[in-house]
Amino acid sequence: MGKQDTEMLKGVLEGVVLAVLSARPAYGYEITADLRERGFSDLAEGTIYAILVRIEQRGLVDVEKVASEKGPPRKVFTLNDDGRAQLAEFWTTWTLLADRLESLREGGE
Amino acid sequence: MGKQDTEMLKGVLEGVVLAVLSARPAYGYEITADLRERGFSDLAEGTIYAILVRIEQRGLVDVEKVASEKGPPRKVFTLNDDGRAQLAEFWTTWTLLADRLESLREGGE
DNA sequence: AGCGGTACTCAGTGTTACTTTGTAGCGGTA
DNA sequence: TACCGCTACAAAGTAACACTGAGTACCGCT
Repeated sequence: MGKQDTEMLKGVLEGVVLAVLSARPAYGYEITADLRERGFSDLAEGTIYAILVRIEQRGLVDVEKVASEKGPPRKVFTLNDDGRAQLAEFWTTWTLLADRLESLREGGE
Repeated sequence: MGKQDTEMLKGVLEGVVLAVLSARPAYGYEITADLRERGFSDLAEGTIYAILVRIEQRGLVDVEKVASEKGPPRKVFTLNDDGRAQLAEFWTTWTLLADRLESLREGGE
């Protein structure tokens, strides 16, 4: 995929991660695998971890360390109230943009 | 508007400009005003000019200088074949992303 | 012991949109 | 004439973000 794809993800990926976490708590490696299955195939692992650090620092998630049978302990992230508010705002912004683009495509004069 | 909006425009704005030019040839100032009416209200003028420079250097548009009654001569941009191809690719990428987001929103497991 | 898979971390890079500032011509007004 | 506002373009510097690549570490299996 070209870099056009990559650039289009900016400002979107964070919302995507929040959306995944709204369904259930999860840890970084799991989220990466999940999103790759959902079509974000070229997603870099480091990218997800960077986002998780960011949303943790902004207090949008609660964090818990859970031992794993295979590999180092997992950092399990759970969406909190602030995170849910942020997610709602994300969907609002996204919808607005999508609507504007759609009307542009239809040659709306 | 917050910066969330701004970040989401990355990778999209260029396609938006191409879409405007696909309807008719236009110059920078005109495009800015047009997009502001279409809901991209906080769009900075300098941003559009930067994009126009970029797509001109990539050979996606033909350029013509036209005298204006008010102000300096206008640089009128016309979408060429390469530009139309790029626009088509943009819509493909956008649709793919929009579909993935939509399925995420619906809690697609 | 070595290998592959799991799981996280971090420094550095490139692209992009925004901000700010500057240049310049034109019409209108006092 | 002098000034102002609008049109029109240009360029330098900044911030945010996703990617790259490398590294650390733990486990089970052969």
